[in-house]
Amino acid sequence: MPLPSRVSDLTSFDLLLSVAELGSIGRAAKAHGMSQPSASERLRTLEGRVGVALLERTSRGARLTTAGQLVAGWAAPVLARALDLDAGITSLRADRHSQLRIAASLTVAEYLLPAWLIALRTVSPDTATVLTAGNSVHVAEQVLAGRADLGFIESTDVPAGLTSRVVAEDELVVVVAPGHPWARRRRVTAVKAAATPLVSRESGSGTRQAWEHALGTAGIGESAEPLLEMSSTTAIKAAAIGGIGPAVLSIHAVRADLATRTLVRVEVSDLDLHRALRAVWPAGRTPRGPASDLLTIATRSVTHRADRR
Amino acid sequence: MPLPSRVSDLTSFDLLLSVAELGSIGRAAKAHGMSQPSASERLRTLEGRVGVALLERTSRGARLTTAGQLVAGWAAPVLARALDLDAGITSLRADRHSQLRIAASLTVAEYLLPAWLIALRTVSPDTATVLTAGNSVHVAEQVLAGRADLGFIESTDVPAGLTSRVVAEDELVVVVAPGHPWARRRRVTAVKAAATPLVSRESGSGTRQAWEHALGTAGIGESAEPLLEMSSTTAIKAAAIGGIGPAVLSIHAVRADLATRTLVRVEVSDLDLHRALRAVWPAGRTPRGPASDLLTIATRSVTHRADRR
DNA sequence: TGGGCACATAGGCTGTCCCTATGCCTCTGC
DNA sequence: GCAGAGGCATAGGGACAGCCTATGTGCCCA
Repeated sequence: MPLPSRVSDLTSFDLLLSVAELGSIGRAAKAHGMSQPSASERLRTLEGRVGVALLERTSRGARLTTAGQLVAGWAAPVLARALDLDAGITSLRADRHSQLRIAASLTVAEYLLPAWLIALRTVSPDTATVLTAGNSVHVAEQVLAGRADLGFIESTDVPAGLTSRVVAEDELVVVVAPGHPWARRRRVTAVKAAATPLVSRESGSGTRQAWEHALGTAGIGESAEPLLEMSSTTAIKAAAIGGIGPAVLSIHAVRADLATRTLVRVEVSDLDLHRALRAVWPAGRTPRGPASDLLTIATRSVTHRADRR
Repeated sequence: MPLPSRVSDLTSFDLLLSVAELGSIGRAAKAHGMSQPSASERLRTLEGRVGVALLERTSRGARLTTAGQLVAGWAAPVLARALDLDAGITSLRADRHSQLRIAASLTVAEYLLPAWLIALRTVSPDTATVLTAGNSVHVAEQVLAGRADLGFIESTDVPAGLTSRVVAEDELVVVVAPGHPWARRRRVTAVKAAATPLVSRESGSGTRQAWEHALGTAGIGESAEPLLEMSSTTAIKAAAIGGIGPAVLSIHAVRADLATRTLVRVEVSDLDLHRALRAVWPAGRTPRGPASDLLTIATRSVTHRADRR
């Protein structure tokens, strides 16, 4: 399912938002470092692609039409996610000496870090960060060896020599398409869930291990072979949405789909699928500078969630 | 704040996700209707922009590296929002005869319709839709005149001649930046909120009217002049995040910001800021065909939310 | 050891995008 | 009433990115 080409170039939409904010095409052009005619033409071709007028041009500037407001409203989340993506990419680049080295588990790196990094950038804009992702053991190694200033892990037991603080919570959830039989009751027993073939990550992944560990803790030694093993979260979601079968994923991965009811959550009785996500650093070496800032930002999220529940 | 060019072209990221799903560059290329060398080069330049290897190339296909999984994970939400945007744009095009004509208030059109339209497309892929956005009076007119098959409004009183059903709920919320004094208490009185200059939409907008109406109902006749009037939701959020002052917006507009604590919600005592969002159609003319499908999809969301609270 | 599969490289072309220069319109101030 | 400034549109030309076909290279397997 390739992306429609109409929306594949974000620059024009970004320009549209700038026009909305600044009130004129010329000022928007300047804000984007391009000439006014270029911006004018881009917006014109954008209108051509959309098929309706987005701007009301006057001799004193330009305003959005109603359609323009809608398009701008739809484009804003795309650009916001794109900023997250950019923040993540920036942190992956290892080509410059960084002031802040982060090691994180995949769940934290994928779902929480981009927003933290953007927040960090507003606090200390000049901090360059480098992110290394791996499982909890790998993260602990990096931090203990001094190759990372701050680590984020998702295991319940903190490795020796590290001090930790809970910054967020993860939870595995079972989800099905709205038309699936389980979607009606919204609850299954742990035994039944274990006996049902699920769509899941490949064996050895953190998610898969956590699922099997939770079943083991509940006294269920054996579980059914997966219905389908896929290596990307997106592919698993697509399979579940397509009705292939129930899937098990991190709640962070399906939050948006639950909100729009693209997927439905199914509670699993008698099964504890929660995991604390912790920041870790060498014992006795309290984080300072940017690492301290990031820790503060990350900690904000947990106090927030605690308040709201 | 222009978008970094690194992330402005979504095609390459879409291609990366296809590689993750299909397991080879060649198959991903075919899925996107391009030649294998083109895809190969695109991915290579993408890796260059990111700065690290994203793919592990073997003679039997290609797999994502750890960094590749991260980038794919960050890119997926961008593409999902882009699909929403595309669905919205498609519904704005009036160039083909449509089977389903929708009239909707700005709030519904901006925050709820894209997801509904995507869901509708999976139910009946051949349904073409045309969307007209306007205020509640305008929507009612369209539906009554037979120029729209289904309408969505946000007023409490249903215009004569129309049957309605509640499909979702809107709520105005006051938000501030995390550093703002109000962020600590998370609660202000209605009198104090009314007396404080806020960042808001321009006079005459639905949001502004609803805010003033709620104050009036609470017996507060007069409110302070706005601190700043802006014409786009995004601009208002940017102002609030920047610490200019408290802003009042639809909860749908700030949901993501509340989740990441970019903004903090402040409850306003003794003020009812809820509004039901209703679907409307001509009395006695029960929606059929695609209109009925859309109504079903829209109604799903309200039962869902009711369950979760 | 050859064939098939998958990715990489080479060369050439097309199209897009951007820039500078200029024109037209409107509003404003004298 | 007129001149100037601000804002958008148009014209023309040049640079670069992206795509395609054809071909090369490495690996696996029969």
